[in-house]
Amino acid sequence: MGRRSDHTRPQLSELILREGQAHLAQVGFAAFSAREVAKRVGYSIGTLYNVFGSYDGLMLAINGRTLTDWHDALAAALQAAPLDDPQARLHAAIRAYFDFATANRHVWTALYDFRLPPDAPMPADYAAKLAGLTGLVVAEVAAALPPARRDAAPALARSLLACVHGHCFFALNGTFALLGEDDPLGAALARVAEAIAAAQGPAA
Amino acid sequence: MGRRSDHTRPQLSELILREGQAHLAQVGFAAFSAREVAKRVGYSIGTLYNVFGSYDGLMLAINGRTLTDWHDALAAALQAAPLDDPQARLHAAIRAYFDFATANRHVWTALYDFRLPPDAPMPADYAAKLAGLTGLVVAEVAAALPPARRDAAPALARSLLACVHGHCFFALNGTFALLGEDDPLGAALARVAEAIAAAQGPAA
DNA sequence: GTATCAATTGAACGATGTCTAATAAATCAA
DNA sequence: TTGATTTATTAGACATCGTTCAATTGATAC
Repeated sequence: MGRRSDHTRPQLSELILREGQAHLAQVGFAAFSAREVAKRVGYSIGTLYNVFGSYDGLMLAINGRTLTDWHDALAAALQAAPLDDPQARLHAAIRAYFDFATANRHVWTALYDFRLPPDAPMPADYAAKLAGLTGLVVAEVAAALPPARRDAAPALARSLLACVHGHCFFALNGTFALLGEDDPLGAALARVAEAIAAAQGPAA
Repeated sequence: MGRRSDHTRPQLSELILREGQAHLAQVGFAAFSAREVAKRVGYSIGTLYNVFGSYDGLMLAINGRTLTDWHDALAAALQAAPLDDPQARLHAAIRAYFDFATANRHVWTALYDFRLPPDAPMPADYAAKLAGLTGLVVAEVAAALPPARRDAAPALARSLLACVHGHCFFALNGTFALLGEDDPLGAALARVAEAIAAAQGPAA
């Protein structure tokens, strides 16, 4: 065949990305296959390689799209949160974090299941998306700190991100269920509240 | 061939487990292959299936062994910690947590990269090992709490475990490096210290 | 209308997990 | 000791995977 006019290159890329993410959402990372994505979009496997270069390239692009979706979900939740209550905004962000991961378990999990080969450098645009996502949290953490301690926000935000990630990860992979924990989100919120409270008062 | 007397069944199981874990440590979960393990032990792939039933069975057994190794490392670190300083013991445990993960990145990462099919139940002995590992931490958290709050230890321990896991995970997968964090262990210790401190005083 | 070019294809390759019939070795019977 | 039975082990077949590439097809330019 060779349908050069069915889709432009950007259209084709978008189509593959959409179907790829949908396939990932359905079967999960372990069962994900580039060939299956090719079937879904009705192009041959070779065309997938023309557009994304490799399996890793495709997975990276799908994960990049997931990062964008996640960022948008967080931003939307923050837009709906009260401007004058930093604590409430932070909690809203964490709730949105959990909500996105829960509602999109497979694509969210794939963000961490997939790793490119040890030598391969992370594409700049992917790193930028990750930084952007982090930036949202840094801003909210900074707003929750007294002005004199705002410079500690980036480090604290990174740490709280890791803490929340751990809770979310254990919630989704069944560790918490196994250990009898039935309110992972509540636990994460409690830890974050303690850390923010600790950063209000003491050290110079 | 058919070397029925080269190894007894337990010996063969131990041999496969040892070489399997070594292979996993060398190539990582993504490149791990049961066939390669068969080559390493000098038996055919079929024999591997006789002993462990499936790829999943083999991975589960290897991860079980890793859990045991990890538990032993934590227990050893706790044995070397001062008996009368709960805070120091907790910090020693967290340090041991990081040390094990760092020194055994591939096998530690495989604990979370591998997941059995959604319907398959977790084997009881695997769940027991996980619970045992958690139990170590629960005991130390309990010791760090005032007697009146000891009943909160299990829930707090689960949460702190998740928090530490998140920091360790981000440290090993490069997220922290990307975000400019150069002391993941320090951050984890700080969060745990804050949580323990918060549990000393306030609520009834 | 023909030649050039680029996109698309599908067959081929090696490797993987999984299964099964054939084979070898060990055990037991006579 | 010999023969029959059981059991461990093997090698091959199968479907699928990521990857590559020569051939083909459609569009474009002359």
